[in-house]
Amino acid sequence: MNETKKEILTASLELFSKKGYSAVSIRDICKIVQIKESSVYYHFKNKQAILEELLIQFEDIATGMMQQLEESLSKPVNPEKSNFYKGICDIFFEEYLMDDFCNKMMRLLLIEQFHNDEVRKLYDLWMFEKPLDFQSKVFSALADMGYIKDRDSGYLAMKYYSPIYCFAQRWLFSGTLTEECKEIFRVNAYQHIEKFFKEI
Amino acid sequence: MNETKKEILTASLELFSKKGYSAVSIRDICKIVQIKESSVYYHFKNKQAILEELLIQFEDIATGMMQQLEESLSKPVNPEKSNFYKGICDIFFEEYLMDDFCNKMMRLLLIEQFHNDEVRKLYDLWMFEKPLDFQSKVFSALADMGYIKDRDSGYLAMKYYSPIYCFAQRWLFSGTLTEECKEIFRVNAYQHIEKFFKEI
DNA sequence: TATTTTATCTAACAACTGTTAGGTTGTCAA
DNA sequence: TTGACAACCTAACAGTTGTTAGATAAAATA
Repeated sequence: MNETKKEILTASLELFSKKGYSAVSIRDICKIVQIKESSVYYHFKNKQAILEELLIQFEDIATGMMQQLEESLSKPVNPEKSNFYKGICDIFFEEYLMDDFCNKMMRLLLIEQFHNDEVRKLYDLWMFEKPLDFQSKVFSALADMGYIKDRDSGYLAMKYYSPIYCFAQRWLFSGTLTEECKEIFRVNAYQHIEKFFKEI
Repeated sequence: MNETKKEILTASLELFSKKGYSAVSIRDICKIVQIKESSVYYHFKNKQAILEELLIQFEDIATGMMQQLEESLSKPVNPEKSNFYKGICDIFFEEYLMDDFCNKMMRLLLIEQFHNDEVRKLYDLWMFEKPLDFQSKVFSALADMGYIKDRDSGYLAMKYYSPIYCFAQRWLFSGTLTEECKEIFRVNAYQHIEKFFKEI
């Protein structure tokens, strides 16, 4: 992809995720990329097309992350209960919730879901459905291995995931994603996970 | 308060909570209220002042709801574990999360928090801090009464509240708040609460 | 009755919006 | 050398934006 096109996408995401799609003008984007407004229309059909390209990119990355998770689930390195899970957490946290691009995209989806039905579906899919589905599989696998007794994996997934979602909302999706915010999230999330795995 | 002023606020909230503050024009609001643009400026200093009045109204109502909760905590009607809690849930669910005004306001706060620091603080206060603080008090009270053993009320509050927050996000804050959405939320939330109180 | 106040209006402003037509370069294959 | 194409530009368009000045009419007050 063209270098300028990449820069337009990066600048757009930066602004969209902070101000929301409609509050950002083509000229705002151009000020960052240092090109004239008309040049944007060489790379994109219109403003909406920038957003759509970002959505496609996000879906690609998110799909890849999910595949990565599925793979690491099928071949567990350390079969100890919580360590088995450590690797999975790291992928989901570091390469998804705290990844710069994904994080901004999720913030963008969160803002735009209210007046864009396609975006709402994407947000629900990648923030609730997919993670919960995957967690269910994890707990089913753990039950099969005999590590846990409770076999209601859907309920377990909900109990496990919802605090993480809340922590993400509080520390990762509001404001700028600083190292400090990330650390607060990690501390809270891993504390929760440790307690959770002791209890089940 | 003036009837027209009320209508402006109602129409503004309706639009703001769906499209976001910046995507709504004064003329959009006027189309609903059926007045001319200039008339808005008789009631409000500027567009921002409409948002600020909404924020103040929300804080008043939310504060009132919290007081109501505190009161119902200090005089429990039915001392049975989960029934004791039933009344508190009803207030929080029906008069806060699912109340028409509050629900729209929370959606508005959720959208606007990313580029407005005052709004971010409000959202965090009324969606995380206050509810979690209150839940902590509830579990402390239950522990004092001898109904539960676990005395880490902060941790309990998090475990209790985070699924409810997730359900609210999924079913109450996205799209229009229909009776169907409310019912899905209620089913999920009460199911969670019942299981939760059996476990502790 | 005369005067002030309240609530609305018409009409316009300057700035900003997404978008387009058409011109200007530099690069590369024929 | 010529022509094609990519990547940018200038300049403008028609519409929308928040906001204001000043007029109008009804109601309240003196």
